[in-house]
Amino acid sequence: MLDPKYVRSNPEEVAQLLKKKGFDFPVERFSELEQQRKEVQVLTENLQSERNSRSKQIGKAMAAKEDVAPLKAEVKALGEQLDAAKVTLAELQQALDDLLLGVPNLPHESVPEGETEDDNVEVRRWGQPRNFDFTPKDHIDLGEQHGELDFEAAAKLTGARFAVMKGKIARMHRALIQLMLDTHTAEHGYTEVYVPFMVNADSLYGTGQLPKFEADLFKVPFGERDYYLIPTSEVPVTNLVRDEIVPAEQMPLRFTCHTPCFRSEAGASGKDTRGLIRQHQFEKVELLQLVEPAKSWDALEELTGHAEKILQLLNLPYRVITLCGGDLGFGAAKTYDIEVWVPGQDKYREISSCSNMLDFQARRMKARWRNPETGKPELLHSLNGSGLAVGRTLLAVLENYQRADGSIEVPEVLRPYMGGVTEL
RNA sequence: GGAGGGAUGGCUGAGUGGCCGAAAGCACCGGUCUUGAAAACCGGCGAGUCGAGAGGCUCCCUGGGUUCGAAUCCCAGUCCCUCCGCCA
Repeated sequence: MLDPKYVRSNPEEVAQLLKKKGFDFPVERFSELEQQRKEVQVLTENLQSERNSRSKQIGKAMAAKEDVAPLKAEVKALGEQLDAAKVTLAELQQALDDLLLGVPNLPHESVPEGETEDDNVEVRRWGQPRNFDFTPKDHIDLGEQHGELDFEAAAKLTGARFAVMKGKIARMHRALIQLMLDTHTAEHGYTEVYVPFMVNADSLYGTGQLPKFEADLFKVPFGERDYYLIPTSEVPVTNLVRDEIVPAEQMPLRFTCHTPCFRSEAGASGKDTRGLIRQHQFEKVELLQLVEPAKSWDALEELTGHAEKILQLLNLPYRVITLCGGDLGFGAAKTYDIEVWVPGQDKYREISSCSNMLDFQARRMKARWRNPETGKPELLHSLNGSGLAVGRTLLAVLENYQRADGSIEVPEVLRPYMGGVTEL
């Protein structure tokens, strides 16, 4: 959520900045609600104050054994007025909250203008796409040839957009997870966490999936309420600091977390219907940082580098791009996507998305740290990035390391995790 | 699933209708003392919100209710703990 104070005093500026994201901020409606809210709030608080002081008078009068019946009647009438004012105030407050909860984060000034992914800006490339002296297969064909990647079986068990893996491919999938977690904990200073794969609605409000993007989630009825399958471990892990005040000496918090992720992929029916690219369920190792505000931009560069490191270890060619305003996610102020080379498609495909959310999520979830300079709790900044999406990493390894006969070399760095196996 | 206990500031914990946004301790900050530190002593110290300020308002798990007035009484719910049962 944006800072209501800031929005209140600079509604035009907010609208201007949000245009970059393709979001139309309703200045008129906001200002109108805000003005009403203020009026009613002043009225309500005055009534409240009046009632409080008169009630105290009653207490004193009773102690002095005076007749308090007329006073009581008077205050009772006051209370009825107050109740009415409270109801109106609550409605206005609710309307403002609803509006503000649906407003995306402001894009950073360094975010390029643009509406679609075509307007994203490449920042750097690493590695050279390999020259094949044969036509490279995609991972679907490779998986079928090996008999270890089975989408039809998954369709039988569940439905479209799920996968069954077996044997060495399943093991490589697991090996990738181990490599990622080990690298981030041992080399990059992250603490590994294990979290629930289902969360409550509060957590999803905190990170920004709710109230706007419920259609993208899998909902699980449970008793009187609903739980949701997590669309990314960003949700449970970031919410670890919801309603907390982190001591300065514990900052920055760095977490890495492996979980399955569940996405309904609403509205993606025509896209990437085959293969591991777009699934309802996939594994991801996430990188998460909670930092003091002054350091979040440095942290974004650093975190992106940590994700890149995995691709370097696997010797997979990639590029890093800056998302343009129109392609930027709801809560992000700036996002770097990392795209890995996919020979079967002859192009770079997203494998990681690293974002600085600034205080956008922190404000929603009241996540603060105690600033030693002021001694006061202040909102912290949250960042997250995939380090990496495991299914897509697997697919990239299979396709980039394939040989003419369809066998696949195991990248050197994975061999210790696969009992020394050198090829599939 | 059954029985009981609990939720109060950064932490521990007192508080059963008005003098309670809330005792006390710890932690923290400032000071006295000291060559320095510790100890001792003195003082300060919850959060949010409105306001230029004075100050006002809200917040004692959540939501309802009773009352002139609720941390305190009533109802519903959530979470935590203990015991029994069951269980990977």
